[in-house]
Amino acid sequence: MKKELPKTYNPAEYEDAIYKKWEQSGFFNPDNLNLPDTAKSYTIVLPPPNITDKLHLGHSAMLAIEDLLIRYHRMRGERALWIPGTDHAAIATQNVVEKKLLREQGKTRHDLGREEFLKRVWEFLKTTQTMILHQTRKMGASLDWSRQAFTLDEPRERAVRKLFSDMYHEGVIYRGVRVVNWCPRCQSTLADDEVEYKEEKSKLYWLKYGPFVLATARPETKLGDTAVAVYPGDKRYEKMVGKKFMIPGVLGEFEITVVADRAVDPKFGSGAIKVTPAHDFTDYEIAQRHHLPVKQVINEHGRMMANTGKYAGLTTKQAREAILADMEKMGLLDHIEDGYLHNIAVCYRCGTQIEPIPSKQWFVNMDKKLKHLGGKSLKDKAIEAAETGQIEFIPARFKKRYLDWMNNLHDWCVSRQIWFGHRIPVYYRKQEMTKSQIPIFNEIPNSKSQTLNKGSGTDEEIYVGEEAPAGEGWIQDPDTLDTWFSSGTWTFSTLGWPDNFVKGKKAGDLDRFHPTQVLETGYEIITLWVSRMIIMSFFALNEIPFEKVYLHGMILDKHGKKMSKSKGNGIDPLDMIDKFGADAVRLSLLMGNTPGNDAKYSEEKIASFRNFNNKLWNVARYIITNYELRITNYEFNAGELTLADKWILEKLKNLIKAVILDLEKYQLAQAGEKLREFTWDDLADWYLEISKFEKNKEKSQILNYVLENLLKLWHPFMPFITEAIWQEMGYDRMLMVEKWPKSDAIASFQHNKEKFEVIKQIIIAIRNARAENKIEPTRKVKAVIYAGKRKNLVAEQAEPIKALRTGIGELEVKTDGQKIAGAIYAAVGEIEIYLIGAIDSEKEKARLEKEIDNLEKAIKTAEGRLANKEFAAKAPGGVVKKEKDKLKGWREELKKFREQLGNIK
RNA sequence: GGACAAUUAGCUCAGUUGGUUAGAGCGUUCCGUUCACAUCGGAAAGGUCAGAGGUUCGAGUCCUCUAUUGUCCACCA
Repeated sequence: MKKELPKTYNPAEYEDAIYKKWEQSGFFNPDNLNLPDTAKSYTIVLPPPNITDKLHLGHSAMLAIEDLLIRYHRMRGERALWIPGTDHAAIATQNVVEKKLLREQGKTRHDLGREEFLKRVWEFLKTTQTMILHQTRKMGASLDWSRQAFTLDEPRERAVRKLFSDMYHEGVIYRGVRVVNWCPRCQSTLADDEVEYKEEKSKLYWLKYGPFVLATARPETKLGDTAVAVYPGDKRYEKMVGKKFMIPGVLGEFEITVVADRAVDPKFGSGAIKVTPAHDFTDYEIAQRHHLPVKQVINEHGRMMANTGKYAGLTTKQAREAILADMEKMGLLDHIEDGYLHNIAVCYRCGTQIEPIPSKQWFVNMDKKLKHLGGKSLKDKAIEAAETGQIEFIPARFKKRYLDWMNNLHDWCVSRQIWFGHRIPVYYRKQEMTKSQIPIFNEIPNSKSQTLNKGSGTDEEIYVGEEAPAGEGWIQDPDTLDTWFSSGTWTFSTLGWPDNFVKGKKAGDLDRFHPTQVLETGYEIITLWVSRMIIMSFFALNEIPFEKVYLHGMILDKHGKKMSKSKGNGIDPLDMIDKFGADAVRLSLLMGNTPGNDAKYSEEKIASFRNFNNKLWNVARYIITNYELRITNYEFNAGELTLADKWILEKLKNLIKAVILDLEKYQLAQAGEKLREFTWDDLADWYLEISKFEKNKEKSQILNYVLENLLKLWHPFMPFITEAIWQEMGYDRMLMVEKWPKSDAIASFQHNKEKFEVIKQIIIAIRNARAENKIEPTRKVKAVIYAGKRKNLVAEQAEPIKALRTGIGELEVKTDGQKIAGAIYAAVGEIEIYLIGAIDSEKEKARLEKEIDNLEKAIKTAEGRLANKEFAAKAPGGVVKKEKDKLKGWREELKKFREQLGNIK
């Protein structure tokens, strides 16, 4: 069957139809692959993109990499499952919608109320979600849409409620009082990861503080001071440690205790610091260690509280000024230092300065020893998993980052004072919930963790469970959960946990697909997400969530800057797909990109892969339009094969082996590089050119065979164009579910491969000599080759040598003979080549001199190496022999070049 | 302050247990459209592998230090 194809590949003509065909086939779902029970599973859960915005090129890279892995494993006959989904991204989404609301209607979320506001959020996320799913399909991602999930849909809500409840009842989740990062604008606590630091120059105030003089940047917190801390053994203060002092202040005298604590830097300031446990993290820790009272003076709106007398109601900034003025009057201010450089903590969303304040929050205890984990804590298990290599990081260096973080892990605050997210499954009775849920503490009794019914003097009942409790008067906790709490369940909640987990036994999808094989994600998310999935999976299933963590780098713009909307340097994947096709976009993201390293990106890069796509298209076009297709049973008669046939088959055999090896090692770009080289250099530039004049009855078979295998090997990288060509070849079945090539299926022609390389070298040498001598391409030249022991080979291959752009008219091949004066000379090892009657003496002289120069340099290096006695004595025999052979060959070549140069002079 | 990376051709990057004259793409220069493809073909130029030491018969590759750039973590009262 022969047919016509356009000269250039037009992606738009094929992509949507092909994706539809794939999707309708049902093969994205491994249950439809008709695999034997013994088939291995290969599962990836897609890191769910935030529904705050449409996808950018970073997401495209993620999709390209994961789809490559999934398609490869699917073709290898594995139960390949890739689960799609999106992430509700609690705070981020709420913020986006709030900002939009404020901009468009001038309203805050409080104006609308919780229910109405959440309605708006859901409306918003429907549109972005639709966009994201569309973009994902356009990339060609072979995700199993029948298992699509959302981190805030009903099944995930059940999983989250169950997990929270189980954790609570096992004592892993507790309600505690903590100084938390509080954003007065967002009215929410922030996780440590959500806090950013900004350098700022401010004033440092030196206060007269009873018997001390000490420095502070925040004098207003003095109202909450309960201690002074010094470094243990500091001679200046040794005698005061353990004593109590009355300190004069703007509201009269107050009592402090002097404690010794190693958190103090004796070299900073006066070596003594005031301790404000309620409004500073270090101070809170000091207070814990020394059982100091905690006195809150700043509330959740960043204003001074009722217990601050005349300052009550002022913002911290106003209070600072008022207090400073009063201190000045009272003579309590020693002096002020200007230009003090320090970091201030700000909210990552809105940039507002963080106020550390004490608050009741829900925490996950990382150190609690658990019976079902064999007496180990979640932290123990998470550390062990990486240390023993149960979970492997690619690249390996990220293991260290993960472990550093894990080892320093403190309890995880999971409650958030926002509306959008998983509502905490905790119910209270007989307590009036304050609007803000931030209790006002004057004196907080000191206990590391406390449950509400005993801790702070309230008398409420508390209920934690998957469903709301029966009975009257229960009110659900108004807070929601940290978004990572739900995304932490991603590997198992998407596989049917908890329904598929009965009496400690996995069933259904959970049994078949968990643990997953690889988590592919960005390195910036290791601590936020990867670590939490590991923790959650151990708690829920006592097993790892994935075997490997493959970390990709960031996609930067061509100047090396992070792409962002505000900078306007972002590239929209859909625009690029429209312009160059999805395959070109995928390839440009896969190639020249190694795990863990950032990659600069430019449109020119995509264009070059679009060009490559077209090259592949034309290779196929040539074969399809010139040869018989639809060969069902390949049988090569070795006796009929030419040298070039054997060469390309051997190349293909090696290629299959190498690509598999690279892919197994997750060296995706390297596999792609080898494929590109084979396609463009070996197949298009050499074999196809030869096939134009070398006609034997095996050609049609071999060309088809090579093309088919090549399409299979390329398919995971460029699914659309390969499937399109496959269709054009006339196959009804889909390439997507074809069997992956086996190198064993091809007989070895190693010996012939080397022979062909010699012919290639001869051709290249002739082309070079012609170009350097400026011989017009159309001019035919006579060539004489003294081929030594290669005489028969060269004589047999006269046709390729003449036809492949060497411009050889007449070719004479001998074993050896006289030097030919006045001819252009070239050499390949011992083989001498003369081009007669076209010499440009000057140019030829320059060319020979250059060759001689190169050879002399190489010979010098090799001689030096061999002259070293240690080298001969210590290097492996093979290396020494190789070196000697090389040297010998170069010397022979050099000799001939020199003689030839002499002939010209 | 701590950690981790990067530094290889004009640009973007490969280079897997140390072993040919260190590679590719883009760009550049010269030549070429009867050719499947000008989104193409042929040829070429271009690198003291950031710097300094060290280990080794042998270092782009291993070790130490330095410089520059980037990222992450911690944190300053």
